[in-house]
Amino acid sequence: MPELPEVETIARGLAKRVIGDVIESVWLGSKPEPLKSPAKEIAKVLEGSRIADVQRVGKHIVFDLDRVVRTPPSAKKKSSAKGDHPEKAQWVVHLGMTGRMLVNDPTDELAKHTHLVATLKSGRELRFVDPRRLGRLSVAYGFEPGGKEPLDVSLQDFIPLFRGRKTPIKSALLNQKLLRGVGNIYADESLFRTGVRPTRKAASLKKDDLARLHPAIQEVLREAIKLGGSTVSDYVDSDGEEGFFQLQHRVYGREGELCLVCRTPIKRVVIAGRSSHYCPKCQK
DNA sequence: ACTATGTCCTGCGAGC
DNA sequence: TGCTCGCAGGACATAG
Repeated sequence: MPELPEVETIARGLAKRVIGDVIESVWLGSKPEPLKSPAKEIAKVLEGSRIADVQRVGKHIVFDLDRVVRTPPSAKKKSSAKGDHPEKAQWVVHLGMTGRMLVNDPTDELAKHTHLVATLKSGRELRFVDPRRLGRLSVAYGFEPGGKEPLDVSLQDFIPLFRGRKTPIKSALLNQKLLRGVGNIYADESLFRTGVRPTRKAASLKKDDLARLHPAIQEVLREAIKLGGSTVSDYVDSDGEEGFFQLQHRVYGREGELCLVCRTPIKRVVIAGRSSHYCPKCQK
């Protein structure tokens, strides 16, 4: 579901409401799929931790946690024991297609497919809900997923990402090891604004194509963030609010409808198993 | 090292 | 009304 603008919107909303709060207890559901780290470790690291920051990294939500690791009294006299010491840890959340991270009042009804509830000192709850269970929860100590941040990458660093790649440019844009955060909607929208067909081999794009693609991606992502992301079927932010960028989509989800520039019907093809939309006249 | 394909899940709407 | 089918914002494992 969520791509960079949606995750950014969620992370900003969460930051406003939970920074400084302390996770008092964690409830984990019985379904193991959403857990990338062992359940015991997630519960252990989260419980008692203070949320120092919430940030988006690619499509991940990263909670920076400050926690005090307590050494059991029995171990204190041993020479190897360090005693109580602060530790930096991160709670990393990937929402997959249908994941939601919500701030709730404890009296709010528990949604179906709730896999985690973190009770906060303030009395509120952080809830992770994910019907398809393609999302993932983990803890890390220095999270670094690789790939370049699309909003930060310079043109100089952007151009070589596609050198020698025979895969369609659409697939390359979805490859999180190259750029982290671009997904199906924003790949299609960026390529439309660039005038490049999604089926073109990545390596076939000339320097001037890439010099247009680079700002097009950033423009689309920035505009989408401004509008709170795209709600196609069920995306909502941490307050349960929908986004509005879907009203600005020029090709995504518009198969058979007329191109807003040239009135040619928008085409849909499947690339790497994903629906891809383009204008056959505007995109070469 | 790169690339194409299948798989993980549930829910929804279209079509019959 | 009820059924089946295809499709969905993502990422990985696997095989070539």
